[in-house]
Amino acid sequence: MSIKVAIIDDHPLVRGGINALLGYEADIELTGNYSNSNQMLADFRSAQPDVLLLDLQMPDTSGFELIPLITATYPSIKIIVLTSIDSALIIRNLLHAGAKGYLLKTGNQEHIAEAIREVGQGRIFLSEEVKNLLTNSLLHHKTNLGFHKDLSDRELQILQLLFEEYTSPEIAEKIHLSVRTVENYRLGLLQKLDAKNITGLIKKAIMMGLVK
Amino acid sequence: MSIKVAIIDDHPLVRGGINALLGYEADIELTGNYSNSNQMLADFRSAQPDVLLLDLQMPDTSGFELIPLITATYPSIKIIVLTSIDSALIIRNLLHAGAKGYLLKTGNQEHIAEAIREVGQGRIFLSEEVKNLLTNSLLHHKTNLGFHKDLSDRELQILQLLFEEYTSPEIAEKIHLSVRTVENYRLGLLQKLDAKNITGLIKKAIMMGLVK
DNA sequence: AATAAAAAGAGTAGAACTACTTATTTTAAT
DNA sequence: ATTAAAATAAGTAGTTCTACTCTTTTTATT
Repeated sequence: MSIKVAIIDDHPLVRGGINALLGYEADIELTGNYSNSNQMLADFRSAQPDVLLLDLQMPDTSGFELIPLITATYPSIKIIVLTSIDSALIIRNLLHAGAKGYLLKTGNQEHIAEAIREVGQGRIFLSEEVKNLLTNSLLHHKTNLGFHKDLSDRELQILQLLFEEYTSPEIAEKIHLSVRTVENYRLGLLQKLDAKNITGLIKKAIMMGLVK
Repeated sequence: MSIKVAIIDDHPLVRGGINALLGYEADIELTGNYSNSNQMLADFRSAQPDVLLLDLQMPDTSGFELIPLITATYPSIKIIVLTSIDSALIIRNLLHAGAKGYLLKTGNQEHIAEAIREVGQGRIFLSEEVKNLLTNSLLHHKTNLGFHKDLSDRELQILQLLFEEYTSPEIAEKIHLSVRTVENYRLGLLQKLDAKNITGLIKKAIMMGLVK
């Protein structure tokens, strides 16, 4: 009985590459190939894959939102995150959110099949690079509270507008709040995402796929 | 006589996807497969490809710097940019810098072979999506000076430090300049990259691969 | 019904950023 | 040798952001 694998990534080339890589594996069957989350969710009930290879950065939805959504509906599915984001913080958050594996697109791809088999059997799989990243981060930041709190809808909305280069007064006018309130949200975002200033906020928001 | 093609991209999956796609094309020969610019430059003299498929965002070098570098040494090589950046401004700058083709990773990949043949014969190839992007941007921004001036070393240095979340006073202290001078550079960067504020500056710097 | 979290708002104060203009010195290019 | 560009510095003025503390109202959750 072969393992059913689906992939979601907005780059056709990456999907093609995966296809080519897994074509030789007799015990792995590629049952789904999606470029966006709607497509995938519509097809999921019938396809029922065992393992999902998930890209984090996609135009419509971010993998961050997708993981809780998918695991809530299909608790038995195993998600392997396949992305180029190499932040220890983000990796930890994703594993916490329910991901069973993490592979870097920039790394060696020979272990994809191995990763699929491992998580298919209920284990966690991290590539060597990822393991190193995590251990290094543990060594360097002793007190690492880590896991970022979820952002509320309002916070996400304001983050998005900040990302679109609006100033606090502009945002206040746009969404009918007082400037002080917007500033408060802004400061809260700096704290929650552990950023020093707006620059750090934007960088993290991009990395975490919180903005479009 | 077949067209010799090389590809540089830091994602093995993308390289694999290209390989798979071009395997069926009898008149196209993949002669090089590089994950970073040093590797490529070392191999170029002997490999002598006709066409280079170039990813813009790579960890060590950015495609922006690479294009002038390559065309200066190998003027006959045709560069096709293959990336997910869909900014009209950036596309225009790259064509101006000497790129002969532009394809979006998020777009339909059926035309890669066609693009290679077209630029191989000295023509310019833009995918449909890219053409639409460019015409739309022409329609919307009437006075679009566009082409970004190159940044000086000092400007790049300060941009990098801004990206690393230093404030102007901190930068001034770090590189022994007056705060006012750093502020002047900062304002100049906003103008040159046509950004409204630091947020826009960071976004463009990332997109254009000006920071690490 | 009680507790917690989210949403909205505000005071004070200072730091940092943006805008526009001008000027000097050094370095590179025709 | 002349011109142009880059690097450096600064004035004035106004706007925006950051920091810390606090309050009220609404919405969920147990």
